[in-house]
Amino acid sequence: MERDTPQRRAIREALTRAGRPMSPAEVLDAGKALAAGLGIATVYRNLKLLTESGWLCPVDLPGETTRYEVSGKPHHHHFLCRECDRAFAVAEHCPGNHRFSAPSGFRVEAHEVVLYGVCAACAD
Amino acid sequence: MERDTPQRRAIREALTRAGRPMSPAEVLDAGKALAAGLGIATVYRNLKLLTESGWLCPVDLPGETTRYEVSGKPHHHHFLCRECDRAFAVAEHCPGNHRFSAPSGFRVEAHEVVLYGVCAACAD
DNA sequence: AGGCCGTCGATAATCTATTATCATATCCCA
DNA sequence: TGGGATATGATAATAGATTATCGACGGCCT
Repeated sequence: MERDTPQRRAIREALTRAGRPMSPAEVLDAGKALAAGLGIATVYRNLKLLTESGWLCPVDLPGETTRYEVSGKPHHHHFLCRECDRAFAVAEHCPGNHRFSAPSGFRVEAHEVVLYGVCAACAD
Repeated sequence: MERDTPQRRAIREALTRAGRPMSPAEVLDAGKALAAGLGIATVYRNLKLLTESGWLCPVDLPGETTRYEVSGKPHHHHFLCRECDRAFAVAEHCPGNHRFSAPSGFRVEAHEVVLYGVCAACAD
């Protein structure tokens, strides 16, 4: 059975507070503030468990290591800041699945949009 | 100075014929048919050289190793077949850069669209 | 044709991300 | 509260992709 540990709680809390996709290293950093001594192995273990349980969702961006975000959000895309390398969820203005077409014979089943630029915190 | 070798010719020919982004392993396979004994190190060396010279363009797709495609194409996106794991260039119907918006304070400078599905060859 | 030096192939080395190991600590039910 | 199954942290091991090494080969200028 699954236990309630300070480490697991810290990892969930870190991801919830951030409200954006985080890499294992980011989770470790943020989690350390909530559970001293937190180790990277524990982070990976719990990211895996939480993903399998459906609480987390993996987010792959081109050329980036897999990030994780809390599940349950409606359809959205992601924004990657070129300055701080943080990813953000972007819900606004999705052109919609049907707007993307491919050559005849190709069946489009899903799409992914990644925006690149500078986030609000880095833009000043 | 840069020499004209059968291997280098084979690698360029393979990428040109394919007309789609290829991974180093794919280039190796296709290149072997054009230059017997072609080695993976040579493929990496030439992909690097051809990229630096501008003849090739790296294509990163989420969770995939970097692919390379011949430069010079107009703005386009990519399609990844879930069956054969091949990538294709898709020029049709780009919603346009301005159609993607982000939260206030975020500056969008570029975007990437990846379509997932089944390609024509796998769809029968 | 000669010879320099870029290039090749095989493979060892490297690098980064992730997982396995294992002794120790601790959560939680009885 | 006792105790066993589960979790943790440090670190070794693994995995996959890419780069470095090195002796041999061979384009290409003279």
